[in-house]
Formats: sequence, C-alpha cells, structure tokens
Amino acid sequence: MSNFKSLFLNIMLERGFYNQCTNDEGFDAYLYECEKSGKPAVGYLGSDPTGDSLHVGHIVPLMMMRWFQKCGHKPLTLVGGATARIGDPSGKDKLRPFLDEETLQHNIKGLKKSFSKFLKFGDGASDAQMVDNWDWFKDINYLSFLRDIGTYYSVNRMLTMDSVKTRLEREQPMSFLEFNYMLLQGYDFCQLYNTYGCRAQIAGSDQWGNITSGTELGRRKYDVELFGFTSPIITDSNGKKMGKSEGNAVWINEEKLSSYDYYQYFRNIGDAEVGKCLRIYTDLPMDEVRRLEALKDKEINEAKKILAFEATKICRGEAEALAAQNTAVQTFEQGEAGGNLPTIDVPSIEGLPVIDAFLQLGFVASKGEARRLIKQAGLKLNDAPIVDENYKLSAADIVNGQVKLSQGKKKHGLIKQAS
RNA sequence: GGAGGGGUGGCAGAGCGGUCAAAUGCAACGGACUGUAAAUCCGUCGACUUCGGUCUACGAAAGUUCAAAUCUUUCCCCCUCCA
Repeated sequence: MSNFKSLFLNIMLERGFYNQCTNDEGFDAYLYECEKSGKPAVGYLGSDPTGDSLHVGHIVPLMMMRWFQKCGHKPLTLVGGATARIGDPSGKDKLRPFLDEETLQHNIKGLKKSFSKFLKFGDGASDAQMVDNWDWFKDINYLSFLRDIGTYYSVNRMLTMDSVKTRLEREQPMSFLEFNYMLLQGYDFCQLYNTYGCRAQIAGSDQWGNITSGTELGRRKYDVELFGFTSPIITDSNGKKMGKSEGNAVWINEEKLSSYDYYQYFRNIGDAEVGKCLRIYTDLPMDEVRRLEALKDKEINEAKKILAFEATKICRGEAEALAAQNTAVQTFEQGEAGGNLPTIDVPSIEGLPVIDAFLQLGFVASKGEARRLIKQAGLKLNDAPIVDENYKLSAADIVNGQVKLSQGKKKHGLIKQAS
C-alpha cells in the first residue's frame, strides 16, 4: 500500500490523510490514469448545512479536497439540503433538529464561503463546484424511490452498519427516518456519478458506512466501481476531536471567529501534535515539515508559529495571517498591546467600571464571574492584576489612547474611547 | 391500544419532604510551575449584590405543607415490553 502511482494518493499517505479506502489499487489506478491523461477525476465531499460555517474539525477532508484539486482533479462540494431535513445518525445519539427554509439557505451560503477558502470554484475543468442534493430529492417520489433504490438494500446488512449497530446496542432510539439516511447518501453518490461522472467520495472515517452504501449501490445498480476514501479522525493530545477552543468551535468563516483567535488556536497546539498538524493543516512541503517537527523543547515554538501562520494563511489570507502573527508577537513577546486584539469602543472610558468593560468584551459571562476572577488574580488591567473589583477606569489608565484588559494569560482585549 | 420506567446544572449521573444552588465524575475557567506546550498541584464553576443577603432554578402547570427536586393531580415529552 505504500507504492501508489497516483500523485494524490501518495500525498495523502505521506501527509497522514490516509485511513481507509474501498479499493486502494483500483482508486490509485483510476487516479493515475486521470493524472496521466490530464483528464480530471471528479470527487466529492459532503456536508450537512446544520450550521452556517464549517469549523476546524471539518478541515481534514477539506484539505484532502484541496490536494485533490492541486493534483488536477475536480472537487464537488455537496451540501445536504435534503438530508439536513433528516439528520445523520453517524456517531450521534440524538436526532438532529430540523431546519426551516430560511436558516437552511443562510447555512448553505455560509458553507459555500467556508469551502471557497480551501478550494477554487469556477467553470474550469478542475474548478470546484457546489451541488445540493435537494435538487434531486425534492421531486422524488416515495414509491419510485423504494422500487428503484430500496430493492438494492438489505436491511440485514444495514443493521450491521456501525452507525446503526451502536445505536441499537446502546438501546438508543433511532427513527426510521434516520435509518434511511444511508440510502439517501448512497443515492447522492450515484446521482453525482450520473451527472458529473463523479467516482470518488472523500470524507472523515465516521462516514464509512454511508460511503460504502454509495459504492455498493453504484456497483449493483449502475455496474460501476465508485471509490470511497476516508481520513482518520484527528484528535488533540487528550484524544478529543480537534476544533474546540475554550469550549467554542474554531470557525472557518471570519464573521464567526477573528483571524487572531484562529491563529491562536493553532499556536496553542500541543507539542506532540505539531508534526501531524503541519502535515494536515498546511501546504508546506514535506522537507520543511520534517525539519520543523524535529525541533525540541523551546524551539518547537518556532514550529508552532509557522504552523499557526500557514494554517491561518490558507483560511484567512496572507494579510490576515500576518496581522494575527504581529499581534501575537507584540502581545506575548513584547508585552505590548497588539493592534489586532479584540477591541470595543465606549463613549467614555472615564468612570467605566472594569467589570463592565470585561463584560462588554465578552471575556466574562457575568459580573459574578468577573468578581471571582479578580479574587483569583485572573483579570489584568494594563498587565497589572486588578485587586479592587469595584475599580473604575480613569484617564490615568489610558495608554496610547487605549486600555488593555486581559483575562488569564492568553485572552487580551482593548478598550478605546469612541471619538 | 395495554403494562411498566423515566425527564435534575455544558454532558454523564446522585438526591427522593427541611441541613439542596443540589453529591460525584467529565468538560470548562483562574492561579502556581513552564515554552502562549504537556503533565502535576491549588482554587473556581446559576444570576445580582452595599458581600449582610436577595432572586431564579431540578420537563410544564396547579395543589398539599411552616417547608417540595423530593408528596398529590393534570398536561407535555422520552424509553422498554406486550398487542
């Protein structure tokens, strides 16, 4: 399995994206053929429009698609407009909520934005294209679906699928609606094959069951071999899925998370994860990755900075990445207030209680929390711990036209007086 | 349709008339140590507070009681088994 011919699979293997494939050799041969002839292979990545932005947890398949495109192939991004109305049982115990039309449209728009940060959309041969399975499901007729698709599925087999089996074993409810999800997703795959000649699906390993549902349907109904390819689930050092920072998701879209926070997320990756993350979250050549991950102790911080910069660059652009980096350097290495920190403008700084200032910055959820943190020496004003919880800001606290507030060691923000 | 079981804080899960803002675990947050790491240790973890307290909370509503997460009634939702 280490001797792939295709560029794409070699990259996947080398960078740690390879987890499982429905048919290594077949997929490799197919891709190789496409790469050699210059005719792009078509592959797709599905996602549910349950939110209006993707987050770091979704990046792994996104990056796979990015490489797929770089290898000259054509990525399709499928949003499950139809399947969102059902809910995917994979790895979940609870039924997902249904969405109304307006939210759905809003979410789809947001997803498109997330996708376009990693993939190039357009009309070219290898340009990415967005598709919605609502287009082919909205007019489908239940009886004909049962007849045309349902006949190819064995319930016996479906019951052995992980997503179903675990639900049954744990005696958790699973509705018939959800049970049908894999048929729908299998049908998606075949539809994309029929209309776009798409023969590959790329996803996280939790989608394996849904992928094989599609490849099997393809084989039985259309007599074509479709390929499925999955990534491992990337976890942080605590074995948890990537993508949460301070309990909040690390969003791809900038209106949900500042570039500075995005940068900081990668800056704060654990030592053990640096190599893995460089491979997965950046485009850096492997030589560079190997050099960086060999760094030890304090030096590994250099690798983390590069990781954070590169990862931010892909998602937010070079200018934003630079700004985030500068802010971080100023804030952490020079102890100054970096320009890109979260900032709020207030009508008048004079007399504003510090507690309220923290509340407005969103660093604390309540005044009580702010008081507690002050008791614990967790809140700082211009880098000096606040001792009096009733302290009110005054003109003397204004440095360079702003007041720097910090929560803990990592969260910093600025208050400016609106002019 | 019948018979049982259950709905508690971000999650899991105790409590089953007062001592309950509710054990414990996880997650989260602050501090110490470091390298904006990990591990460890200490502390915090409903809201408001003039730090005395006050208010809102244990699916929803009504009731019993000096007193209810705990008892009663109705309603809503979920699960299991039978048909």
